Amino acid sequence: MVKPSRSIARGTPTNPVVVRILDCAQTHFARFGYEGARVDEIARDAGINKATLYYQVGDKAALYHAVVGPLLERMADDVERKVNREPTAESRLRAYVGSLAQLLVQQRDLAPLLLREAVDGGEHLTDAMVGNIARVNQALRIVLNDGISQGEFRAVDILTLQSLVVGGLFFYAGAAPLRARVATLGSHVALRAGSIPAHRLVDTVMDLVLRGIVSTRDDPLAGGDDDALTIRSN
Amino acid sequence: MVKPSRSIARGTPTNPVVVRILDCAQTHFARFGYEGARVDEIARDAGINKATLYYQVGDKAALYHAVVGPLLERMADDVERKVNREPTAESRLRAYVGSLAQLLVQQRDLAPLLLREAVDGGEHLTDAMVGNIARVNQALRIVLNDGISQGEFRAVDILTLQSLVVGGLFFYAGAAPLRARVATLGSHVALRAGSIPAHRLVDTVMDLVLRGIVSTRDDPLAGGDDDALTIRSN
DNA sequence: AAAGTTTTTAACCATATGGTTAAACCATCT
DNA sequence: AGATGGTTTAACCATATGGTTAAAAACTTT
Repeated sequence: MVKPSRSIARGTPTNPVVVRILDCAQTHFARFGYEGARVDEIARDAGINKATLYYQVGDKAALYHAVVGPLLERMADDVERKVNREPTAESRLRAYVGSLAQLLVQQRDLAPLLLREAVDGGEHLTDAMVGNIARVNQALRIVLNDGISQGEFRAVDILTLQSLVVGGLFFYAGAAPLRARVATLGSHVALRAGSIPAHRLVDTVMDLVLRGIVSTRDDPLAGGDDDALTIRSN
Repeated sequence: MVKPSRSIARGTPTNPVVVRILDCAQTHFARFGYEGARVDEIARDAGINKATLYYQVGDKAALYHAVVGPLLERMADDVERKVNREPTAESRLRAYVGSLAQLLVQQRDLAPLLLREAVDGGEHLTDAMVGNIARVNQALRIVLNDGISQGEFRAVDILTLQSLVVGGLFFYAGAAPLRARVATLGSHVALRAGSIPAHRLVDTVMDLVLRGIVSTRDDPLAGGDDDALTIRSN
């Protein structure tokens, strides 16, 4: 028997054909979304026959999973690892923002892919993938809660702050296409379109957020009591 | 002659059939995106025949335009009006955040619709619609720039701050579906899913942002020199 | 080289989907 | 009532799209 291939579902695929397929698929899913991406075009871009794609990877859902799954796993691993090795709430927060920003810059497809899923409610994700998103989410929540209960941060609304940080980062990285479009309108006001300088982004975000949340003497005493995050269905 | 109908393209449609169509279309476009929305389903939900939809509104693109166009126009008008009647940079910023937040809460479809377009690069929008987005964008930029050049705000990176505020608000409102999905994972950590309390959101965001940007004595002198927003293609 | 196995491909299929048409329907006017 | 013209609808159409198949090609093993 030759390589048992049938790659997918296990760690990083080595089969060059599969690698090429996943590469192209990632681009297409990020640019056009799950519904908008065309299997035929992905195959064409990868320079192979569509049947080969189905043989090597599987159907559209499997293809999407093979693309997004590893991205999310890496994201969750990266964030957790980098956050957990930091001692203080502030350094942990910086690690969080830094690791996310770095990922978003390295993997320019991540922001569009995840912004789409955010709006779609993770419609095309498995529970395991949603779980990885939850890990990233949880990491930030823990950092903030710890920072608050230790008095290092003020008692701010966690969900709002989470949205600001995460939404801000992802929007910064993911809304580049719209900014580019706006720029074409030829308004005299120019917008920086692409090219994300990672560390500068991190510095600015951290600068803003820290000033926003770091405790000062005249702030109300922080307590870990704001943990009562309720679920209100619909 | 009877009602000349052929509604669309002019101000608010009165024809009840058209109103129902646009209502359902808005829901579908927000939930499934332009590609994901099905014209047949929109017609079915509106309780009419698909041909009626085409007769009254036009094709899928026209339908989308009829839904999104007025939303964007109202958004731009609202924001500009409320911002412009305020005197100080801080009150103008609050007016900006407040008007956006209020809109996002009143029109729950706005956040998903715009987040999708942000990632899609406004692919399905006319130049006029993109122009309205640009107005909203410009409003914030002017407020921040004015605040900076008048020394009321620190000289922070405008684009980053814009992304934080706008991305944060839209993500807060638009990522509810994903939060709902995460909540189904039954992790012991609960997430507030729906129900957006508008004024509380505004207060929290303003609280955070103001602390982040308001000038204090020991800040570097603010100057309007950071206006050099460059366009870097790609 | 022959047999066996994996991989690739052209052609094909079923269905979904955006869009159209011709006829029926309905209100208004004469 | 009949003519007129806007409105709705069932049926239809063309095409795109995800997915399959059977055979050819390529590679391994003996």
